[in-house]
Amino acid sequence: MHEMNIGQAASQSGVNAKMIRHYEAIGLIKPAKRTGSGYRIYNDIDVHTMRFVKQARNLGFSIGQIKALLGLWQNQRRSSRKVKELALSHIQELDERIREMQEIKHTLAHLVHHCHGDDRPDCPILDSLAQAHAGKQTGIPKKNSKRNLTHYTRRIG
Amino acid sequence: MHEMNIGQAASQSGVNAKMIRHYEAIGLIKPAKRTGSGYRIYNDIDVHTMRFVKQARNLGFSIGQIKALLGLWQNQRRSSRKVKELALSHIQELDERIREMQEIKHTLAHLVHHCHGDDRPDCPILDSLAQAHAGKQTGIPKKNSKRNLTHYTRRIG
DNA sequence: CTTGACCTTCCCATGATGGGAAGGTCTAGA
DNA sequence: TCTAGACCTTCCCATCATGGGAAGGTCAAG
Repeated sequence: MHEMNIGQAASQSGVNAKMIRHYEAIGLIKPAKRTGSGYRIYNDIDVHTMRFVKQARNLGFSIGQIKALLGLWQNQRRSSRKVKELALSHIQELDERIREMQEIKHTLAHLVHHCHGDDRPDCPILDSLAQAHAGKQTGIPKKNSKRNLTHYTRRIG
Repeated sequence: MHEMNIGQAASQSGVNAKMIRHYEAIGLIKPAKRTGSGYRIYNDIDVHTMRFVKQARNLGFSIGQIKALLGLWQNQRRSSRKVKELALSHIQELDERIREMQEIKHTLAHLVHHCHGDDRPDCPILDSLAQAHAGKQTGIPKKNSKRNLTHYTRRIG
C-alpha cells in the first residue's frame, strides 16, 4: 500500500491539493490520516476515490450529486436503479440548460443577422435590448401592498 | 418626468431592488440621486436603462459585457460593428458551452443506456467513474520539481 | 546548516444573486 | 398627533467550485 503526501495524491488523481483539502473540509472525502507533524497521508485507495470525484466533476455532477454517487459506489448493496436515477436527473438538468442556451443563441443569432456591423450606429441588437417589454407594470397588484404601485408625488431634497 | 423610489423602479424595470443597489455598487449604473433622507430616486430614463440591463442579462451577457453594451447604447457615435462583435463573441461562448454540455450529455446517455437500473449493484456508470484514466502520472516531470514524483518512503506518526 | 520543495492553516476573491438584521423614513388612517 | 406598517438604508453573510497568496512549519538532499 503506497503512502504519499497530498502533492503526490494530487498528481496521481488529477485533483489539485487545494481542492483535496476543500473536499475534505466539506465532507466529500474522509479526513486524511496525518503524520506526527500534521502532513496528510494518502494511499492508493484514497487516490482512486479522488479520481472518481474528478471523473464525476468532469461529467458536470455537483458536489452534492457526487456525495451520493460516492455513497453508492462504496455501498456493495446498492441498486443500480439509484445510480441510473441520479444520472438521468443530471441529464435532464443538462438538457434544460442546453435548451435555454440554445434559445438565447438563436435569438442572438437572429439579431446579429440583421445588424449591419458597419460604421453606422443603427443596430437592431441594441434596439432589441432597449425594448420596453421587461417591466412588471401589468396592473396586477402585489399582495399586502398598499404603496408599491401607487404613483405618489414626492418632495425631493 | 416621473420620479420614484427604488421599489417602484424595481417593479417597472424587472430588476429587483437588491440588484439595483448592487449594480450601482459595482458601477454598472450611475449612483442614483438621493432625497434629503437618503432614499434613492429614479426617473423613467433610469428605468429604461435597468430594463436594458435586464434584457441583456436575460440573453446571458455578463456584467462586463453589459457595461460595454450600455456604453455603446448611450454613445450616439457608436459603430454597429462593435455591437455585432460583442454579440458574436457571446454567441461563440454559448456555442462552446453548449458543445461541452452536449458532449457530457451524450457520454452520460451512453452510460445510462447500458445500466440495467434494477436492484442489482452492477452499474457501468459507476464503473466508468471509477476508471483510472484521470491521473497525471504520465512520467513527464514537472519543471522545478525534485521531489514531487519521487517515491520516497515515509515514517508515519 | 542551508536550500528550497513541500506542507499547514487562514483569509480573501471570483459572479450574480439573495437572505436577513438593525434601524431610519414616509404616508394613510384613526 | 399618533401609530401601523410598508418602504427605505447599510452591513454582513451565504451560495458554488475554484484558486491566489500570506505566514509559518517540515523534510530531504547537498
